Amino acid sequence: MPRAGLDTDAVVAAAARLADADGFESLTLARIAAELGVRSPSLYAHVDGLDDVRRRLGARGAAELAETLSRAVEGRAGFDALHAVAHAYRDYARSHPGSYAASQRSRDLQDDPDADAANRAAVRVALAALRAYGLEGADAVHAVRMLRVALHGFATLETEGGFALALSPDETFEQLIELVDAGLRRRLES
Amino acid sequence: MPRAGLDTDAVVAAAARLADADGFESLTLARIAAELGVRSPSLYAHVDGLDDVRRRLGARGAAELAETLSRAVEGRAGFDALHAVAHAYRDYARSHPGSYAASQRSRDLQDDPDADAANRAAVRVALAALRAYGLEGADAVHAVRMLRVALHGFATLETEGGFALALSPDETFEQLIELVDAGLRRRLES
DNA sequence: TCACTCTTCCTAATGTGATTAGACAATTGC
DNA sequence: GCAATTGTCTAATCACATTAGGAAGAGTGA
Repeated sequence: MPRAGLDTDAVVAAAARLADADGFESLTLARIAAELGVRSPSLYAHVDGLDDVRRRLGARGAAELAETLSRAVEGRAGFDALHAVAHAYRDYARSHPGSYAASQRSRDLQDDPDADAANRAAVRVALAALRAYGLEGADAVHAVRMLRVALHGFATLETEGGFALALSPDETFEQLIELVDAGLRRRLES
Repeated sequence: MPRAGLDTDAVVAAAARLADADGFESLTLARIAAELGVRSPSLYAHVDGLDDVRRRLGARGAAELAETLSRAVEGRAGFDALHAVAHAYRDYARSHPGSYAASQRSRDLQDDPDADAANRAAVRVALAALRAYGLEGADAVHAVRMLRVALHGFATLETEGGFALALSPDETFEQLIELVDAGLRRRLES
């Protein structure tokens, strides 16, 4: 019985590979175990069942996303920062669809301190990216929410095949960024 | 063996009740059968398995949503129409979360003619609602996409518990509608 | 090196749910 | 009333999650 040398991270990393390749919904302990060359019950030495894997995958995805956004916004401000954050968000969701889907399952993640920290970091980055729009207090939070709504809406529709093919999603995305920019700028100018 | 008097619609209606009450993901044939007072295999006389139920539920949800949007926009134009469509969309997603989730599973629905027709109807309604913004050709379609992105993003985040509680989602939603309005109006005025 | 302990992995078993096959009763059409 | 059809059932299989309990690898201290 040679040991496989697994640990929790290896299990979650395998889960991420499978979820990103085949979709979050097709993630099963049986498939993770097969990917790692062990039997399903062996995974219970490292994780606490499928729900735990999903939670850890979501927290990992949220942390990766926050880190990606943080790097994207470094040294930028105003429309430039908004544009960079938006593209970083979309790129993460496209390149890691399973991890992204897991990171957005708020109900599963609501008591996870790692996911919490990552989400707070992401909000901080978004606030920073929007700083030049001069929003204060509650309005700044509403603005972050609206940005998140736009990016999450676009990412899920794109990832899950919601756009009919005829028209370029790239162009829609650029227009979406400009729409958010114009919408946030409105008050600044009025 | 008294007959239960089921048909396809009764099965899908039961599925809608369960999905709207307990979430799309918790929908199982076993639970639908229990709800209807029969054993799971009996459902196969009316539907073609769980995937078929999900598809039918999605098509039904898409049709209900399109109908709701259509009624909301009747007799309205400009911001008034946008506002009405947005609220109708949000209300449908909140009051029928399971049906709404099913209606947005594009992969499952892509070959379903009923869902197709409903989605085309919804696009037609959205184009009508935005007519006053004076968008032509591809830009009109991009605008419909952006509106859908905003509404779908908001609906999923709200429905799945994505908003931290501190700040009113209602206010975020009103600001979102105004942001879309301002973003679409921009070109009109420039 | 050896014994002890902890950990990791295994097999076996249980439970839930989807699905298929085949029996049989209720209904329908004549 | 009778035959055909239809709706429902039981029994069985399969996939997956999960638990229980056993055995072997790996580290530790003598």
